Amino acid sequence: MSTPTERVTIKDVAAAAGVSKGAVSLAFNDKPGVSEATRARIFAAARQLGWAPNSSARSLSRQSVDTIGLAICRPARLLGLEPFYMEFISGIESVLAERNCSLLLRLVGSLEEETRLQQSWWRERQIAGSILVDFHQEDPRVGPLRELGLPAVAVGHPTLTGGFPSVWTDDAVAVAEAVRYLAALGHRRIARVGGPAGLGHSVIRAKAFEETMAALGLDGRPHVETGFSGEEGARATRSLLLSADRPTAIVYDNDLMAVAGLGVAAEMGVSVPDELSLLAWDDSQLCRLTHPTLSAMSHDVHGFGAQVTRVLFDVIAGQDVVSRPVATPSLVPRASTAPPRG
Amino acid sequence: MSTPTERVTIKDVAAAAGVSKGAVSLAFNDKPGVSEATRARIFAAARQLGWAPNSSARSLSRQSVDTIGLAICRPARLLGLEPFYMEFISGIESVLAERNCSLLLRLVGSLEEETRLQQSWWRERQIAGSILVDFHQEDPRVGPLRELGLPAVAVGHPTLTGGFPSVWTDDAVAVAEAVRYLAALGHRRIARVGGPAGLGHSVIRAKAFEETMAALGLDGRPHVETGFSGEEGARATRSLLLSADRPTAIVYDNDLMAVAGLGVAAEMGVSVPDELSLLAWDDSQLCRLTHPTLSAMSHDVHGFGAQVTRVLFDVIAGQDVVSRPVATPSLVPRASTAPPRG
DNA sequence: CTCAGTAGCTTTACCGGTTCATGAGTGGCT
DNA sequence: AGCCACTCATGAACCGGTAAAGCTACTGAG
Repeated sequence: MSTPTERVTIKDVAAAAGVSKGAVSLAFNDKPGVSEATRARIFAAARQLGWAPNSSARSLSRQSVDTIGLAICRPARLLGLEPFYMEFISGIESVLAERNCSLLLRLVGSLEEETRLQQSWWRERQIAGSILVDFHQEDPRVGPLRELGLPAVAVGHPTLTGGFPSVWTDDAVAVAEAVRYLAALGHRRIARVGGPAGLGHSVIRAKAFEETMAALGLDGRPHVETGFSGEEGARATRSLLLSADRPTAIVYDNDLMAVAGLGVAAEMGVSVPDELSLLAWDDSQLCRLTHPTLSAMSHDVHGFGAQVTRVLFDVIAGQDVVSRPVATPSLVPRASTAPPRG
Repeated sequence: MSTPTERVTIKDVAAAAGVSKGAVSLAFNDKPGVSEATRARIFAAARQLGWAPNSSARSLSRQSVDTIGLAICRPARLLGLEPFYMEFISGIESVLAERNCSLLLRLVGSLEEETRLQQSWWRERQIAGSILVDFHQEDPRVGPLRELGLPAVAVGHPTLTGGFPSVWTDDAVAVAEAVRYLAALGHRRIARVGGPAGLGHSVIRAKAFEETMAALGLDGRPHVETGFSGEEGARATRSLLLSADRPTAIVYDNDLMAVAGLGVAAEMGVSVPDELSLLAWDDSQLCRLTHPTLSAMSHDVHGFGAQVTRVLFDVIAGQDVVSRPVATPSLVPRASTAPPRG
């Protein structure tokens, strides 16, 4: 594709500095074997010629690459809206930047497509490893990618990630906290608007929700499973609010759907938090912009991304890595939750 | 970094298929010189061994790479919130996927850092070209990167992009449409909440706003320049609504700030659209989730990203590319705009 | 029957780095 | 003086592909 006009190589730098290319390589890699004086001459020549080592040649020779992969499988329209991913990516980047590595990003349409992509990436030695996200139950990526030997870290509960070292947030505990908080406020009819049924963490949260409700002796109101988009959140909310014996509190699986829920409540003249309490998952700025502001289960997504990336580097380095949770999301109460009226 | 356990190379495939590695290369690159039978044997062997050509070796030999770069210089927290970028990226990806290329993404803290990054990327031959975004007036990247000879496409009005081929939306026309629309509804006091003063398109929009207002003989109400975050949008809105002779309509520079503005109006008991009309720029799903829904200047961000990428490929291919606008954002009226009351 | 042309494959020379065995020069120690 | 150790530098081999030239056996025309 690219055909640069003038190509400076290590040979040119070596010639300019009056040394062999081996010496230039040693100098640029901070290895012993060149005197300070020579080293300085080499750097001067390189700077003058605007040379930097060709990364392909270096990778080939070193048998290593400094890129890691991330494939995200969600409809694009949705991705833009969910603050989660960009924040997560920025966390990844913060660690990559320290090590002068790069992120190869790809949006894919299905898990099968992702599997094929990861296979190519790995076989072609384009990446040193991958971060795998959005695990489903019986995730079809697990088998092929484990067999492939791809160094990877999974984002998700170990029960989902099929043997890949994983980093996760303890959603079950957080869900329980959310439900108990609402119950403590006096809510008896609590509903939940969850993510897609197949998605692993939705399942975990759904289970935790049911169990906590049961433990509290509360109405095991059927919770709606939907997508992650705001429109779906709106629809689910409308349906909940129209039901006989409607809930006095709703827990959402992301912040976007909660915002949508707030819109629906306003549209239907249901006052928040007087008649209805709303609680979001993932606490982005969005939650502070609405009126009323949204109570949320908050966690440090940036730090999450960073942590995952650090673990990936351990995996790549061949260390034996144990799966571990990061900090559990914690409740940030704002104006959208209150005791039910009456 | 990565040190795969078992490494299959073209040699192994050649041996397994009983041919030379040259033949394997020919087969895999769809070149003449191998019979159908041999080609089949080669593919069978490759599939069996799970081989794919090493991308470093290929790049080195071909003197080309199939990766393009994108560096984004905005605070991470903000990036997550603005649907624009993910949508833009998904547009880029749609074109890259067709050509089996990849996107190298990096979030940077300053334009200087971006300049250095692009220089490394290009000198190290990591990328075939770059997409440059968020141009400032007198953008410091232009000089060094032009000198570098980096193949790049700029996103922004040609007056800003200093000689780089560019793709842009005609914001001036769109701003004029927005203002004239509000004026036609009967608004006389129209305010604007813009992005950061240094950012090129903010400047263009600000100028167009003033000119259109003047042309309509309307109050050239000072418009607020701020950041892009919702909090800043909220602050700006509060300040506007508290001013004596407060505006009856506000135009925002993105959708997030408009959402924040809506929250502030609710908080202050100002009814939208009765007492105040709000108009957003960039029309994501967010605008349809609020109550009332937000009128917006809408454009096809996904298509924008795709178009930019196509142009970049032309640039990389050495074609003479002319800067060209994509479709002008157009007004989508929703519930947040109406004639001013009384 | 000879010879040009060609399909099909092999050989070989790169691409631009890294690495390692080798060697030249210097100084210290016995 | 002889030997060793050490520093600084070189040259060649190698990484895993691609590309162009070279070789061989077969085909068909004259």
